[in-house]
Parts: sequence; structure tokens; C-alpha cells
Amino acid sequence: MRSVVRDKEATKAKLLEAALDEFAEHGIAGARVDRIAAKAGCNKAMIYAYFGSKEGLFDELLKIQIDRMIEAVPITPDDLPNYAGRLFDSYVERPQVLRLAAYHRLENGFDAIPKAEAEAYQHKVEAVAKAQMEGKVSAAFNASDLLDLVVHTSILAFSTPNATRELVERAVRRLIAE
Amino acid sequence: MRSVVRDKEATKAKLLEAALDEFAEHGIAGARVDRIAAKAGCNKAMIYAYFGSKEGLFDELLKIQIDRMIEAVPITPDDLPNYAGRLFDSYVERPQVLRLAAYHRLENGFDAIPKAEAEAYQHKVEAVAKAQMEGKVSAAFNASDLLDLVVHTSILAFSTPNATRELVERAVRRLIAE
DNA sequence: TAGAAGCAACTAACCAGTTGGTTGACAGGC
DNA sequence: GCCTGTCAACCAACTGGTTAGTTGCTTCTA
Repeated sequence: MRSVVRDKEATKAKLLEAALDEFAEHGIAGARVDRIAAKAGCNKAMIYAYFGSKEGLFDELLKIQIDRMIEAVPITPDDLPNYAGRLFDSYVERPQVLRLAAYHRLENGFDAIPKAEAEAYQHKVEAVAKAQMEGKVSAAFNASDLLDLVVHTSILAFSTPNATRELVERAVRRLIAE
Repeated sequence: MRSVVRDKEATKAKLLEAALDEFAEHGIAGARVDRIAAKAGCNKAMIYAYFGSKEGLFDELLKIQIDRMIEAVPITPDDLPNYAGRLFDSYVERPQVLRLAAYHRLENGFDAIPKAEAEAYQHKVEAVAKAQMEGKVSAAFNASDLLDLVVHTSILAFSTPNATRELVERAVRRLIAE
């Protein structure tokens, strides 16, 4: 039988949910473990029991969120404008993930990219390269450059409050025009 | 007149230089006023005498850096690929400015954009619109959308370590292709 | 010599991380 | 059904180091 009051997995989930809001709003350095514990409705010591440290909590949180996004927004190499559009929508729907990743990038650089993300990236480059060889997508850029440009375009909302999905899709359509 | 040791402006300049490195590396929340003072070779109290607070120091620093960049990289509405390329180079040459702006955006959102930046943006939109009316640049996007896309493309190095000036210029060329 | 520039030392608050102990769930003996 | 030993889950209170910001005094220069 499953306990209701004392449930390790439920407590971890509550901490991760609270941490998502806190880290997305204040960054890693600006986040406060006391606020995370209070929002999760449990004691600060639980963070150290389950995640080791503030950084440990952030790392596990980022990994989970990135895995979720990779799964939720699969690449469609023969329809890159749509892929960029779906990425854009997912950032609008869950702005915390983009902010989490941005803070992580700023504070850790490109060297600390999570393994799952690097693997997914490699897989996507190969998918784009395959589509290019099959003539399904422009070969004006090599596969990794093209993927970088498409993904970068999808985070247009990071640069301007006037970004829309439509604008992102039109931009990508021009990138891959023959 | 020829004061060397006790020079208010020189002390402010040293503090601003030290603050640039510190804020760019650690962000606003992660920056430490003690480190800034130590690096500037003066006492922490000087920060409060000349800038009021840690945030006051950051705000003045950001304003100066943005003004400098606006002046150093003027827009050329009839050669947007080159404009994006020069922006890209300036970010590579002085990576701190981009990091400063990124941290500021993450922590303050779009509402806290410095006045000088907003004015320069408006001026650039008008310059692009004029070039479009004169037929010197594609009217496929409206002026502000186009400017947003060009500027966003120029910060490609924020998304990928593989960004080059050449790639940025080629991408912008495609955005404005007829 | 007045006033501006500069600083060592201080303060009060803050914050990540720890500790020592409590509570609740449950297995198994009776 | 009830007692009880065990252990995982949990937390209030604490610790020690850190941090932004202040003050009162000294030093330099016009």
C-alpha cells in the first residue's frame, strides 16, 4: 500500500516543481533553497537528502525538462518550418524551460551541455543530413549549420517581445528556400 | 588639475571595468561587490559613493556598454548581411556585452530596456523602412520584424559554439533574398 | 585648510548546508 | 486484533561562513 503523507517520489516531484519556478525566475545563483522548500511545502533538508545540493537539484531538473521537450517536439527534417514553429510554441507554453537553459548556458558555457541533449542533437543532425541527401530539404547549408540556424530562429522570443510563430516559420522557410 | 592618485573619474572607470568582467561572468545575482572592488584596486565603499548600489553600478555599466556598441556598429539598411556580420564580430570581440544584456533581459524582462536602446531601435526600424520604400531591401517582412530577425541572427553564437560570421551573413542574405 | 577621495573595520542580515531527533508505516510474532 | 522493532521520511533549529551596505576616521590636493 502506498503511503499518502510520506511519499518519497511525491516529495521529489513537489521539490522539482517548485524548483522549476524558482530557478526559471531567479537563475541558479539567485535561487533560494529556502523558497524552494517553502513552495514545495516541505523541509529544506529534503533537497539535500534527495538531490545532494542546490546544483544537484538544478541539474536533475534541467535534465528532466530537456528530456520532456525532446520527446514532446520531435524533429521533422522534411518540414523544418513546422519544427521551428512547434519549438516556438513549446517555449511560449512553458517559458521556464527556455529560461532554465539560458541561465545554464550563461553560467556553465557550452562545455556543460547535458549528455541527453548532445545525443539528441547528433541524432537530429543525422536526420537533417539524410533528408538533404534524399533531396527533401535544401543543401544550401550543411546539416549542423542548418539545424543550428533553425533552432536559433525558434528562440526568437528570447530577443524580441514581437516574436510570433508565424514569423519564425516564415524566416525558416526563407532559410531553406531553393 | 594633474591629480594622479585621487581621481574620481579614474576610480569610476576602474570600477566599471572590473564590474564588466564580474557581471558578465557571474550575472547580477552571482556578482560580488567585494570582488569588483578588489579587482578595481579600491575599496568597496567607493561603489556606494559613486553608484549608490550594486544594481546602480550594473545599470550604469549596461547603459555605457550599449551606447558604445550602438555607436561602434551603425546600421546599414541597404546591406543588412554586413550589419549582422559586424554585430557578430563585436560580440566575439567583446563577449561580455552580450552576456550582460542576456542576464539583464532574463532578470528584468523586456519592460526594463534602457531608454537609449529603445530609441536606437526605433531609429533603426525607420531606417530599414526607408530602405524598403526605396526598393533597396526586400519588403518580404515589415521593417521591425526584419530588424528583429537580423539582430537575432547576429547573436547566433549564443545558441551554438559553431557560429561564424560567414554563416550569419549567409543566413541574413537568405532572409532578405527576393 | 576646507573639502573631496579613500579605506579599514564593522554590522546586520542572509544563506547553503548539517544535525539530532521525531513520526508514521509496516512486517512479523503472538 | 494488537503489540513492537525497524527503518525510511521528515523537520525545527542550528552553524559557520558570506554578503551588501555603513561609518568614522585618515590622507591628499587645490
